[in-house]
Amino acid sequence: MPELPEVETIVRGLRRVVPGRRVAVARVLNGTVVRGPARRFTQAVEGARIAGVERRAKFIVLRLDDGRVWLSHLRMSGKWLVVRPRRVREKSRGAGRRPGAELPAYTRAAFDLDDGTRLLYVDPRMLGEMEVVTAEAWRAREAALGPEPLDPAFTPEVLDELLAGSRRNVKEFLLDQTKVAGLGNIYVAEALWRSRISPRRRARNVGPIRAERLHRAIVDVLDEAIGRSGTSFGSTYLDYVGAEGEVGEMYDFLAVYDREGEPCPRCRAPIRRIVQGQRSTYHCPRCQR
DNA sequence: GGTCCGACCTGGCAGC
DNA sequence: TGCTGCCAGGTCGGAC
Repeated sequence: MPELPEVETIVRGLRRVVPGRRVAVARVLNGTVVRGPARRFTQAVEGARIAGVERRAKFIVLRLDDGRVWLSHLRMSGKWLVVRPRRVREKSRGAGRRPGAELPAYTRAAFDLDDGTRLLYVDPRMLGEMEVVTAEAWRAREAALGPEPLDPAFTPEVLDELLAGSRRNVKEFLLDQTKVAGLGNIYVAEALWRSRISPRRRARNVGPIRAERLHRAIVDVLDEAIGRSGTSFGSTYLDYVGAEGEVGEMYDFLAVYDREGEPCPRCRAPIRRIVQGQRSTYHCPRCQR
């Protein structure tokens, strides 16, 4: 679910409440959402003070003041929710004695901060993962990721060079986090549509002119999606919401993703869904070449 | 080293 | 109405 804009929206929400706060109590309700033993994880975060919150690719990076790094990856259905102190007290009162009864469905971990704020990690599919690592370990992991698409160092020339080295199709290439970090199925489809590039085109055949268009499209669609707080599908609790429960508004502005059969907003040909790398790809067969 | 594919886990939904 | 099978926004590890 969450791609760069959704993770960025959650990080901005967390940044409003988390920096400077200490984790008073950590509870892991389902061990599969932490890497390694749950007990080891709760011991690692309890008592730790959070110095800052950042995003790298689709990782939420909580910097602890002793230099360690608390990483969270949401995968398909993970989300972080902030519950303000007053709401925590109300929920706890109403919950009676049953532990965890005050928590929303599919809450996999809960963290009480020293000011009474509660952070909830909610993940119906339980594919998300979090862990605490050393600064060196995080640097090594981070080094394997591709450039950040919204970083000034990510230029059309850089993208062109990366594309030229790959025989894969451009759609699957852009999903590879070691090539360009943070893109997922939705925004790759949109960026390829905006730049009129077929998802089937081989990466090395994109060339510098199309690469420049693609670069512009990637930056524009990500900027726009962040401005609209990401994409929510308006379906269920599987859906993405921001840290304060806000719904992303980008869905109404998607041109091709999840629009099979609808007319292309540019040429009116029906949008087609194909499968690439076991994933759905939406594109306009007429104006994407 | 690059690429491809299955597995991970669960809920939603279409089709029967 | 209830069951079955497919699909889902991501990533990793193993095989080639």
